[in-house]
Order: sequence, then C-alpha cells, then structure tokens
Amino acid sequence: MVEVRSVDTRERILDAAERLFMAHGYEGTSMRQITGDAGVNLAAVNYHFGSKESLMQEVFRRRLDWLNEERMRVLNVMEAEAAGKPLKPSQIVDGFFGTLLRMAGDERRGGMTFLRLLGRTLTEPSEFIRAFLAHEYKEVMDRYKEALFRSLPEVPKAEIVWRFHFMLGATSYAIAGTDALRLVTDWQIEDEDSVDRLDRLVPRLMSFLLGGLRAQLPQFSDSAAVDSK
Amino acid sequence: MVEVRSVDTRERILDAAERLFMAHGYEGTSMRQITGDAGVNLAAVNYHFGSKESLMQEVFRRRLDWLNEERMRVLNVMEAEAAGKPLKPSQIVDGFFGTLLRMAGDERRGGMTFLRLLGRTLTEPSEFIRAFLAHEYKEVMDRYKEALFRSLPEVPKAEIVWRFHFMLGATSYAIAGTDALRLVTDWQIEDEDSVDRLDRLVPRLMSFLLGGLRAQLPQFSDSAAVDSK
DNA sequence: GTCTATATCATGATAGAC
DNA sequence: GTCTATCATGATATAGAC
Repeated sequence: MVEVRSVDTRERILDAAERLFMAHGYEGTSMRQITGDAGVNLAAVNYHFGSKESLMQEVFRRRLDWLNEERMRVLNVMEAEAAGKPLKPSQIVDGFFGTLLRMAGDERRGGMTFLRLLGRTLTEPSEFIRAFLAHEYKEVMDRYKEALFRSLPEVPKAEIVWRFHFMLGATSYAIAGTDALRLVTDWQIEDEDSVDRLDRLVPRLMSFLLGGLRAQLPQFSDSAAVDSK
Repeated sequence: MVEVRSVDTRERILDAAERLFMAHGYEGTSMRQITGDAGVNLAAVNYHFGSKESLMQEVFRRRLDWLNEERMRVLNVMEAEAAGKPLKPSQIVDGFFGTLLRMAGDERRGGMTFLRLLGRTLTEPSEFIRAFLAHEYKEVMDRYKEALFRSLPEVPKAEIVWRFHFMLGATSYAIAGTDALRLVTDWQIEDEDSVDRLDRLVPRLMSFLLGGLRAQLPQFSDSAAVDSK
C-alpha cells in the first residue's frame, strides 16, 4: 500500500484474470472486463504481459510451477522412503491428485478458483494453451506414469494410461461439481460448510479413483491382444 | 439434392455449428465461421434459429432428445425384466453411460463430434446452456438416480450422488481423451483404428466406472455422520 | 427463403502525452 | 508505469431487394 504500485498491478491483473477466465472461459472474457475488475487501466495488460495469450499463460504458470514442484518433491520423498520397492497405488494417487486438491484449500495458491479454471481448460482444446500445458506437465507426468507402471506390474501399461485419463476426468468434475455440476444434475448435495467440503471431498474422490484404478480388467469381445506390450 | 433447399440449409448449419462449437467453444465460434463452413448465407442462422444462443440450444436438442429417450427405454426394459428386484450396478451404468458412448459410433446421431461437444460443455458454466441442460436432463437423471439407490442400498445416497459426478467426469474425459487429452498427457496411446477404438473404450471405461462406483467407502477423519441420511 | 448491404457495437492492441 | 484517445477488425443482428 505504501510500496510500488506496479507489483500490485501485475498481481491484481492476474487475480482478476484467473477469476474471470474461470467463470467465462478464455474467449468469453475481454480485457476490458479484466482491467475493470482489477481496477487498473486498459493498457496495463499489454504493458505487463504483452498480449491476452501471454496473460493466460502467466495465470497458469503462477500456480502450476508450485504445484508441479510439490508433486515432484512428494514423489521423491516417497520413493526415497520406499528404498527401491514399488510404491502403493494409493500413495501415487494421493501424491498426484491429493496434492492438487489440497491446493484448493490454500487461498494463497489460487484455491478453488484456479482449480476450476484448470478443470475447464483441460476440456477446452485451444491450441495455444494445450501446447503450453503439455509442456508444463510433461516431466511430472512421466515420473508418475513410471511410478504407476512399477506399482501395478500385472496391469497392462495401456490400461494404466487410460485409467489415468479417467482419473483426471473424475477429478476435474469433482472440482467443478462443488457448485457447477450441481445444476446439471439438479441433485441437492447435502450442505456442508465450505471448509468441511474439501475435507470430505478428498477422501471421497480418493476412494473412487483407487476403486477405478484397481478395477477388474476389461474383457474385450474380440481376441486381439489385451496388453499391447 | 433435388428437393427443397431450406431443409438442407437448416441441417447444414446445425452440422457445422456442432463441429465448430466442439472445436472452438461457443464464444470462440463466430456466425461467419458457421455459415461459411456450412456454405450458406450469413443471414441464414438468424432466419432459421433467431439467434446464436437458440442455435446452440438446437444443436443440443437435436441429439439429446434421442439420447434421453433411448436411456429411458433401456431402463424401462431392464426394470420390467427385473420384475421389481433391484437392477445390478453394471446394468444401470451401461444403460446410462454405455448408451451415451455407443452414440459415438453412430454418425447419424452426431458421433464423436457431438459427444466431445457435450463433454466440454459440461465444464463450461455458461449460464444459458447450463440451465438448458439441467432442464433437458432432469427426468432421466432422477430415474437413474433412483435405480442406483435401490441397487446399492448399503451405500449412503450422498456417496452415490458424488460417485455419479465422478463417473460423468471420467466419461467426459474418456471421450475428449481420444485425441484432445493425448496432448495434455503427452502419452502415446497405442494406435487403434478408429472403429476399433470405440469398441475397446467402452469396456475399458465400464470397468473403471464400476470399480469406482463399488469402491470401499471413504473414511472421514472426523467423527461426523458418514451417511447424512 | 435467400441474398446484399449495412447498422451498431465490442474487441485486442498501440501511439504518445504525462 | 500509467493514462487517454484511437485504430483496425470482427462481432451479432437486421432491413429490404429479389
């Protein structure tokens, strides 16, 4: 408040953009809305970020850098403790998805707002943001993928990859569902105050994910290889 | 080709809109793109549908009417055959999600294009389309919800509702993932020709969904009621 | 029913004074 | 770094000839 304005300005733009992109999507949000909401001048976005696309990328980078580092750290700790033995599926799932969901409880890290933005963005195939996410995620994904392969040697790799996709989807909806999908299903979910909500959502989702990950293998109707190596 | 043009025009607009909304989202698609792609005049959309919003609704209605009727029909048949006994979870899941996925194999019903549009729209909380979907889905949802309650009497209702949410998410990503999420995860999924792809996806997803639906119940860390009755 | 032409407005971006 | 003013473009929608 007493300090430089420009640091504040940058941060306020990012906060407003995160909120608005979450609510209306990238295309559905204008720079005028963003700067208006942030209480800064229209030209400030282009001055600080160069373009709307770069702003979007920075909105993600600000949160994903921390998240992916944390995921790496957690995995490293678990693998060190396991001393060469494979991890349990529940450890891996918690390291990847639990870390993500616990972010939602931390307002300094974007809280629910960022998580919902992430969830919706994963189904919005805008070329530039998809390419960006693919790059940001690659390293972490590869590490967790390997951990799962070692953890479930009897499950074909292709099956694990698919189930990871499915887990991403369930998690994405778990986040959005806390208020968005409530309308789609039109079901009243018992009210739980917002702090409590997340504490219950995490174990709920974990049970579901682990049940799916360890489910009986599918039977294909034709005779082709189930495990394509 | 020899007949009236206007029927063709309407249908061609719907086809182009479905394709473009899927690829670029509602906000990201302009009427110029739609009419250009459809090979019709710019003014035709407003003549036939009144507005862009109404066009979007019609894109959904064209497919959802059939889908939801089919889901109802399948459920009615199964319940008649069960003669009062609860259905098996696998029957219910197949009736709801299997019917949806099998739509993807039927090009006359929109095929993969419509399914991916549906998947992405469920995470895009545009007010007008969400309200529309909530209305379109309500009746079917209630019927399937009841069937699941009866099928799994030992599972708290709140838990079933949540797991239904998670199943919707996994299914949504299963659809999109066939090419969109491939980039996000950057994993190469073994190539399977497109006809084969769906035949394998359905059993894969079904195994996962059933594993999640029937998973061990979560343990909450506090002592509050697990089944909030 | 289909077209051209256009009204009206919002968008992303920038130039240049301060 | 921040502001005002403005550009060029593209948006939805409509009026009116054919």
